Amino acid sequence: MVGVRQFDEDKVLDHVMEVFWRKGAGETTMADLASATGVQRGSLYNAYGGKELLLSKALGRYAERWRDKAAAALDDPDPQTAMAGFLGTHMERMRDPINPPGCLVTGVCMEQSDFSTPISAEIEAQFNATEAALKRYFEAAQERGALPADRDPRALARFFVATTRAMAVMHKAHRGSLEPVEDVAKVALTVLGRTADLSG
Amino acid sequence: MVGVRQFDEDKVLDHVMEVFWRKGAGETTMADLASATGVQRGSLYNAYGGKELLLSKALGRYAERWRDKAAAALDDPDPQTAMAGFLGTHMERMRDPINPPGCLVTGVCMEQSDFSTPISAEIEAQFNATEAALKRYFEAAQERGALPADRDPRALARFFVATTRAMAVMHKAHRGSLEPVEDVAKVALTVLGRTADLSG
DNA sequence: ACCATTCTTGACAAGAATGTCAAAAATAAT
DNA sequence: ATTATTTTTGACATTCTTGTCAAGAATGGT
Repeated sequence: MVGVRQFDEDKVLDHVMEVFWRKGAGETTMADLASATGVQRGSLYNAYGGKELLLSKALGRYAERWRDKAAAALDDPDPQTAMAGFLGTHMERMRDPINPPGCLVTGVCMEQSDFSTPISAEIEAQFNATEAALKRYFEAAQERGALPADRDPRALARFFVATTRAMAVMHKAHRGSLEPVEDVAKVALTVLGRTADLSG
Repeated sequence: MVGVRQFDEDKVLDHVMEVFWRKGAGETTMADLASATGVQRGSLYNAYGGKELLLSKALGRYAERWRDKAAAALDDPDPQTAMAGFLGTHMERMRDPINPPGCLVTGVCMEQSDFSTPISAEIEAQFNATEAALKRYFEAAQERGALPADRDPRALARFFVATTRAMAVMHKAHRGSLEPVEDVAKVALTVLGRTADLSG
């Protein structure tokens, strides 16, 4: 490298992610990102190319940040425990006051009106990946006998994906309060039988 | 009236609602509204005062449009049937290809970053009204013996409110497809016991 | 010490959106 | 028909945002 970048790309992306998350993608301007990161507008254009690409990177970073923890929850053989852990991952994110209310991906998803953009594709890919992972889990659980054969693995997968989205909306709608979100998670877990517990 | 309004306020509001719904409140400009309604920008300012008030009116109209049907579903004494009807109201809205995917209120809610605006208050009021109605329903059902005493009426109410939001997100995320939304509703109803049916 | 390369900075032009206003048009009441 | 009142229209100034660029600063290699 000859002329070397003056800022820490990881830290910049964290700030960028935070702003998109808190203000929404549409309302966020390059000036917002510049002042949040301390990097001049021109430098952001030079380094990333613009808002669209910046948002794309932020979405990737957001996913990567919780993917592993959510996946770890699916190691538990008991569906109820696994789903409690899965939803718990999202609870954990919402409990941390550093994070804005809601969910970046859900927020951006609801803002989209043109489904033909790279952003829209990225969102859809993230949703599908989670749904597929849950579906595989439920299918395996059925083979193992841990889940009744008459349950629909895909429908259950969709339901729990949807539940995380619902929790995000509730979190935002209730301005960051956790009790309503906990209620939703608690009741949602009862679809697998009636002894739900969200530890944490 | 002396100088008389040249446009049908109801039709204009319908168009306004549709644009906010489809494009999102943030992305919608007065120019968009002008071209969608056929009313000039200046006239819209004169008649409504601006985007904020226009959005407020659109939210009111949106709520009023499905409030009665949703309330009617709560006349059924059987919780499972009542909730199937309640969620069915939202399915009905999504099934109508005239309507944009998602849900206006949920969309606007997810766009908010400042919780001190009239819009934010209106959203919260709508959420709370629905939650309260469902809570009253479940409490009455318990007294009637139609719902086990160990269920939490408020948590159930929140869960079903959240489920409608989840359905809206899924509808949008899947670009208007209905199957994923139906799966979510179907599974959600099993929290009340396992014989869900969404007629419609 | 110098050079080539890359990043940074501040400024610029172009375009979009907002909110306002005066003049023109339209209408009900007299 | 005239008048008083309201809406409609097109234009305007203002502000915000974007994207680009040339000049300056910084750095690793020679």
